[in-house]
Amino acid sequence: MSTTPPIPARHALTTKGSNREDIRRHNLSAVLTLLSRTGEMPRSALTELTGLNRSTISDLVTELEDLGLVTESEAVTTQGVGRPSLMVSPAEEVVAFAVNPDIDAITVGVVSFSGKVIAKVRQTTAVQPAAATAADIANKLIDQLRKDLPNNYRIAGIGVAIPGQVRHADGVVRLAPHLNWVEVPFARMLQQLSGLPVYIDNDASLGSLAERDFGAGKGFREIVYLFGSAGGIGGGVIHDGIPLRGSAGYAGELGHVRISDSPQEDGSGLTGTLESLVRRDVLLAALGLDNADDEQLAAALAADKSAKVRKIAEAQIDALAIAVGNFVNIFNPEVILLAGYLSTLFSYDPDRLLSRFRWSSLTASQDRMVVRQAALGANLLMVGAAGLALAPLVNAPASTQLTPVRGK
Amino acid sequence: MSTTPPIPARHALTTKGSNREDIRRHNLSAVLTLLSRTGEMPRSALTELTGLNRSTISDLVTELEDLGLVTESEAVTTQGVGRPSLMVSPAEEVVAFAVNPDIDAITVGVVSFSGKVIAKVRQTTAVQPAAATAADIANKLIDQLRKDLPNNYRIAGIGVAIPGQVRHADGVVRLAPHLNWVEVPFARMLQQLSGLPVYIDNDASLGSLAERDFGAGKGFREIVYLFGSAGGIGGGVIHDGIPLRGSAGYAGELGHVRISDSPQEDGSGLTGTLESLVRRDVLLAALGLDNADDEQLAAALAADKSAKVRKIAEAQIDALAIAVGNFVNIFNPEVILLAGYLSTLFSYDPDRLLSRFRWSSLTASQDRMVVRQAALGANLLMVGAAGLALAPLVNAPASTQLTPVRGK
DNA sequence: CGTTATTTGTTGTTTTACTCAACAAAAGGT
DNA sequence: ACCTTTTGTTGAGTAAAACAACAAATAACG
Repeated sequence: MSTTPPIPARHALTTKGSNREDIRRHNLSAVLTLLSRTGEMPRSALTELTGLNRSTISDLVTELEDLGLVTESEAVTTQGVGRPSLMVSPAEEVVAFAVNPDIDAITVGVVSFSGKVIAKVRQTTAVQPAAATAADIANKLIDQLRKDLPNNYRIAGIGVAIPGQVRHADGVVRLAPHLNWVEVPFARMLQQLSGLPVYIDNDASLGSLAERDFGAGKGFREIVYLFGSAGGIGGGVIHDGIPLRGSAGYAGELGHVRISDSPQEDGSGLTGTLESLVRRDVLLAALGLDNADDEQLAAALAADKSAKVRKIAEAQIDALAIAVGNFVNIFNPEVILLAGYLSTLFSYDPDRLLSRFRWSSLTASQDRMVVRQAALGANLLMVGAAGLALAPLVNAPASTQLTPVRGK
Repeated sequence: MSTTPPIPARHALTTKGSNREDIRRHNLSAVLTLLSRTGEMPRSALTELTGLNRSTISDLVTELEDLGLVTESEAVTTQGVGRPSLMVSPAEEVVAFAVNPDIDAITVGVVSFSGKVIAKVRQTTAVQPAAATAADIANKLIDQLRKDLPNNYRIAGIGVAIPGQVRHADGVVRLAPHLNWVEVPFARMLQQLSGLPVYIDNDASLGSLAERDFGAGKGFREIVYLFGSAGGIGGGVIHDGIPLRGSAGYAGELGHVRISDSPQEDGSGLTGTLESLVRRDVLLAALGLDNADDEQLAAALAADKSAKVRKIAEAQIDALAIAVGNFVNIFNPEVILLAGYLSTLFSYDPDRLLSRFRWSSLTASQDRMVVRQAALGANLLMVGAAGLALAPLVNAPASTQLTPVRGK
C-alpha cells in the first residue's frame, strides 16, 4: 500500500545470478570500504553499519587480518557501558602509486589505502613530454619511491590520472590535447616498464571520486564535480554513488557543453562552450599575471579593483552559472563541487553565481541542493589515481594479489 | 597485470552486508527479469544467462511457479541434440494498471508483466483536470477495466506517468505545468480511492524505461532518451542500465537545458533552452495545422515544399543537434533515442541532424554511438507506467503481495 | 531400427557462509 | 560486591547453491 516509488533496482539489468562466493566478496568489500573511508572503526560500528551479525563481522575481520589488509587492536577510548569493542584499522603497509602526467611536469606519489599521501615527487619537463618519455620518467620516479618504502609494504598497483579522454575498454588515451597524445597505450607502456598492474582514467573523473571518498562530497550519492585547470574544464558526475562513465568511458566532458551562441572556441574547437567562456588564462592576463597557482590568482583577484577585471570575472561567473543551472536540470544533484580555478572564481563572488544560477534551472531541482568548493587541494589527483589502483583490492579483497616492495 | 580499468564497483557505497536471503531475492529477480523482458525462454537459456547451476534454476523456477508468476510447459520446438528443455513463460494473469493524466484526456490501461497491453481506455476531459477529478476518473476507469478481467488475474498495482516533476521521497507531483498541478499528492489520492498500491514518476523517465526494456533501447545500458510532446520536451537518461533519478527524482529535465543566448522562453520560463527553440506548436502553425498527431504532422511536413516551413524545421533540427551534441559530451551514451515530435523532426532530415551534431561534440564520444527513433508508439507510457508498478514484483518476487481482481 | 552421443531434468549429498543462542569478558552504575 | 549493558567467542543450526550420479529425451549414425 505504498504510494512512494519502488526502490530503484540496482540489478535491473544484472541478470547474472549470485552465489555464496559473491556474498562473501561483497561483505569483505563492504567492511574494507568502510575502513578505507573512515580510517579506523570499532568492530561494533562495523556490525551496525553493515547490518551483519557480530559473529559474521568477527569472521570477516579475521579473514581481512589474515590477508594482511587490516589490523586489530584494543580500543584506547571506551564509549560507554559494556565490554569495549576492538578497533579495526586499515593496514598502513598497503599502498598504490599515483601518476599524473601534465603539460610541464610529471607527478608521482605513494598513497596508503586509507587515502593518506605518504610521499610525492614531481619532475618538471621542458616541453610536453612524449608518451614514451613520460612513461620512462614515471617509472624512474616510482622506482625511486619504491626504494624508500619499508620491506613489509605491499603494492596494489599504479593509478594514472590523464588530462584527457581515456578509453575504458583497453585503457588507451584516446586524446589528451594538452599533452598532445593521441591513441596512446600509456597504461600498457607503463605496465611493461614497471611490471605492476596499471589502471588509468580521466583526471576530473578521478578527482570526483577522491572528493566523494575523502573530500567535500563525502556522504553524498549524487554529485556534479567541475574542475578548472590551466588546460580547460573537466567534469565528473557521480550517480547513485558510482561514477558516470558512459559507453566508452568518455562521459563527464562538462566543459565542452555548449551554452551560448558565442563563436569563442574552446580547447577542442567547439564554440560557445563552458570552457570557451570561462578561461583561466584570460583572467590571468587581465590581472597582468604570467604564471600563478590558484592561491596566488585568488589573492590577486581579491586585491584588484579595476572595472575591467571585474567585468571579465563576472562574465565568467555568469557563464558558469548557466552551466551549473544546466547540470542541475540534468542531474538534480545533491551537491555541485567546484574545484581548481572554478573554486577561485566562485569565491570571488559566490552570491552572484548562486543568484544567477537560480534563474537558469527549474526551482524544484534546486530543493536542498548546495554548491560547494572542493576540499582536497594539491593531493586531489594523487588520492584519486591511487584510489583507482586500489579499487580492485577494495572490491575483491580475497582475490586481489599484491606485489611486495622488493623483487617482482 | 591488467592495463584496463577495474570493474566499476556497483556496491561502492553500498556498505550494507548481504546474506543468503539477498542472494535468493537477487536470483529470483534475475530469472523473472529475463522472463519479463523476453517473453519466454527455455530453462537451459536461463541457466546459461544467469550462470547458475541447472539444479538452482530448477529450484528457482519451481518457487516462481508456486508463486504463480511463471508457468512451465513442454517445449514445442526442439533446438538440437539432447533432451529438450522446458519452456518457462511469465504468467499472463499478473498485470498492472497504467494511468496517464494529460492536458485533454486521462488514459488508463492494463498491462501484463511481459509488457503486453491487454486493454486501454481513454477519457477526454473538457479542460485541464484538477487532481481530484483526475484521480476520480482514473479510479472509475480502473474499476471498469477490472470488471473485464478474468477472476484468476492478479494485480501488482497502479503506475502513474505524470507530465511533470515527481518528488521521489513521497510520490508527490511537485510541478506539472500543463496540468497546472503544484505539490499534488496524486499517488496518495489514487491509492485511497482504489485501495491498490500506487507508484508514480515522470512520463519521460518512464518512457525511457519502456524503450530500454521493450523498445529501441533494448540491450543498451547507456541511453539518452528525448521525448517531444505537445507540452514540451522531456528526457530520460539510463546509466549502467538504471535510470538517472537524482537526489529528489527530478533528474533528466533535458528540455530545459540552455543552449543559446536567445531570449525565447520555454514552458518553465527559462530562456534559450532546447524546449524554447524546438517547438511543435510553431511548426504546426507554420504548416497551417490546428491539431494533429505526430503521424499527420510528419505527413504534412513531408508534403510541404515552402521555404518558410523548411527554414523553421531546419532551425529546430539545428538546435536539437546542439543539444544532442551536449548530451553526447555529458553522457557518452551508446544510443540517443528520439521520441514523439523529435522523432518526426529527425526523420524530416536525418542527415542534417547527424552532420550538425558531429560538430558540436567531441569526436571520441561519438565512437560507435547511434541516433535512433524510438520504437514504442502509442503504448509507450502504458508500458512504462505499468512497469513502474511491476518493478517491486520483479525485484523481490517472493515478498511482493498481489491483489486479486475481485474483492480487496 | 537399434545404438551412441549429447543435452537436460531430477534427486540426494555436500559445502559454505550467515544467523542464532549461550556464555564469558570487560566496562559502568548503584 | 553486585547488577546491567555491551561486546567477543564458540558451537550448533540453516538456507541455498554447487556437485555428482542417474534418468529421460532428443539427434546422428551405421
